[in-house]
Amino acid sequence: MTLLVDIDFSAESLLVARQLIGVTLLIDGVGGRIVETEAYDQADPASHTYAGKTPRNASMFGPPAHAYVYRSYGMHWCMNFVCREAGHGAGVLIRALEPTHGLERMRERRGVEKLELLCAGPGRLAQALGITRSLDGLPLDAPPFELLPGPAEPVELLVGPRIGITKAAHELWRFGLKGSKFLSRGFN
DNA sequence: TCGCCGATGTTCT
DNA sequence: GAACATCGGCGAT
Repeated sequence: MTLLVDIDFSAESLLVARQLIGVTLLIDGVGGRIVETEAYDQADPASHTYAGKTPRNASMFGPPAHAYVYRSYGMHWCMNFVCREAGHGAGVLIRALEPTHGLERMRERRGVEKLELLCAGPGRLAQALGITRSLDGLPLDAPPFELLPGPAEPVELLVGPRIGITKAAHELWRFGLKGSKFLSRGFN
């Protein structure tokens, strides 16, 4: 059992996105503390699931606490954690984390030395952790995944509009860890 | 430091 | 044929 986090993934994505900040995500022992997330839901025009189930987004309509991995702009991978009950098409995009485990492995994969650039952005994070379509649909409570709880005391959150979308661009569904140097971009 | 732009493949109209 | 939940390099400030 590697899902050691007290998070109810059957809750709505907005709630899960907030609770994931501060949680440690490892894949084959490589990763770090999640510092930035975004929430998506089927009722949300910016979501891949807005128009219904397709082969690409099928895992978003599957059971919660599973991974949804898709190709972005033809050359990057991005990962979501599926939320709510099966069939709801909701999830949380993992946008950035603070590297803590397997730093040299991440540097090899990224071809970058600077710690602040290893996992700052969904595409970079996926490259650093070796995330590809092979993880799409896999459960988060079994290897290669490992989720470890963050600090006991609540963390201070930043809130802002999601990045890189054109629809529902005003919704404040992006969350970050206040004071982190590892965000993909600043909050205003 | 900021902003523009091309790369590149899948999905959907 | 267009859009796209991105990134890195380039040139201008």
